[in-house]
Amino acid sequence: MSQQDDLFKNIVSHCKEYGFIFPSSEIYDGLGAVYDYGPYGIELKKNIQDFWWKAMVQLHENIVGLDSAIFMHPTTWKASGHVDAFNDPLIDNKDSKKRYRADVLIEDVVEKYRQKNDKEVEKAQKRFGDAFDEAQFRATNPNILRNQAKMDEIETRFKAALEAGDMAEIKQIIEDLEIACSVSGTRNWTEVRQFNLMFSTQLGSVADESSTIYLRPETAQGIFVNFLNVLNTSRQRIPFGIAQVGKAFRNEIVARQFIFRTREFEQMEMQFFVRPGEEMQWYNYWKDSRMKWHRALGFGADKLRFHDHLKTAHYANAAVDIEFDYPFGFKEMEGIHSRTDYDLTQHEKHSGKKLRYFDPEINEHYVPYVVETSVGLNRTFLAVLCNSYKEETLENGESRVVLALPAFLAPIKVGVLPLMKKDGLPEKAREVMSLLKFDHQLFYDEKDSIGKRYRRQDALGTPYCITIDHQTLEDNTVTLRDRDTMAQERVSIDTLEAIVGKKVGWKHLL
RNA sequence: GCGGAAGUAGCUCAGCUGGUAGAGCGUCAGCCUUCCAAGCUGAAUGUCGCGAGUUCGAAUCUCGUCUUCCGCUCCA
Repeated sequence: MSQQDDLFKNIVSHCKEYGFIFPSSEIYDGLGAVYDYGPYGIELKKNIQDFWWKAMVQLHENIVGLDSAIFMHPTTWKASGHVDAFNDPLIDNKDSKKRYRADVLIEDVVEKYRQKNDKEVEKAQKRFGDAFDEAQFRATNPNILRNQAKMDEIETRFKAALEAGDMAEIKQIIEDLEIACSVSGTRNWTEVRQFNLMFSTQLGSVADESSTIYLRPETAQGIFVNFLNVLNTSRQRIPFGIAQVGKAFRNEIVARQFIFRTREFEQMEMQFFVRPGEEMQWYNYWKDSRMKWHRALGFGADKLRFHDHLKTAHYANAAVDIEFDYPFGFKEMEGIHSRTDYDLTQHEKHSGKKLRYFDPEINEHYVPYVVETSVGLNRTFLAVLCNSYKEETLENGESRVVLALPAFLAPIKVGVLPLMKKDGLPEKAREVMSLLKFDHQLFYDEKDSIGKRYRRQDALGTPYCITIDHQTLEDNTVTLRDRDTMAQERVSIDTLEAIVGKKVGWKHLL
């Protein structure tokens, strides 16, 4: 574990030292869990984003793009459920110092009653055998009815308290239910405090005329509210998808682990609209398709896994995560959800607009079902970094730090290096630059020994270096050095465009 | 929010019982050099996280505060 910690520390240091990621506002001591992307970080992030966009939009005739605003009408978040669900009432046990979600504590009690009832049903089933009618049993058994009444009472009371925002009442419920902390075993609780995970701000500059609006906590809703606009203008027919990359904001209680969990983050989302009843087939399709995409980023099979959600969110009927094996363990990188017609139906209710599709094949109107793929750009960035950062020991005993990035993701594609900065070699190198610079991000370097320059490019993840030497002046050939094998081949300058273009392309990956 | 650890150059860190701020690597300039962090010369870079206190004198002692990391808590 400590070795993993060290590795992760080194990756974080490497990010800062080589211009990938800086702590935000660092001259003012930084801002907690906010990061800026430096010269090479932005290139890498952009390349990951482009690769996603191409894989989704460019390679699918039936997926179109969108860039919706971060600010949205406040009712959006009522409709989506975020105003309710993103408000967590928290409570601390004073003895164990453990913090709990008050709603989870209360729901655990409800769950216990539910389990009791299930046991009753099980027992009865054994007793009655095939003749057993579960529905009838549940409707008549006095034990079950008593428990059910208890559950209903708790839930009704809790719901009312939540809606009224009555934190004192929620604490009272916890006390009345005699809930104890599982660690200390005591019932010595603090007051219940409300945490809103959405950032709010004012729209309108005059305070009393302004209204509270939220920074979007997910990009998905921008897609749903534009469903009709896109449908009416893109000539798409179901099944089709809308893709979007953008920032989202969540006021996490704890933001940790470098760029893994931050309060401001970037999502790459695609909402795929399908005929009701066909959602599971598409859910499975996207599960496979998205896993292939992650594999194309160079992640080995052992680094990725699916993690099924046992308990799905309020909007979904199936959910799975694609997890990556970060130095701090397997963690979610992407979520794939079957969101049913929840979102569109909610927006219908709140907006009064019909969000339907007329399906000419079956001659029916319906609210489409939605399969969502939502991947964290920053999390993917971190995974790519963790996967490619290597501290190698070479045959001669020296060590080198190399970012073994897939070539198509590398911030710099080619380092152009004159062997020496005299004899016309720099001039010749500039010629090579002008040949390649329209297609690729290049880096010119003539300082220090050639070995040192190679190592500098290794640390940035540059997959290829072109070295111009004296022979170049004679026969117009250069050496092309491979980052991973450190092997060199001599090629003609005339063939460079084709060779490099092929090596850093992504055509063969998907 | 709780507990633990840490904040000194771009990075990694040293700096004793208080006495003018250091190393390695990196960066920059020059010399040398015909392919994997070579060598030589020179240079830049620090309110020692911040603020108070003790003291003739604080990177060092005391208190406060901020930030980061680890664990807990939370996580659509």
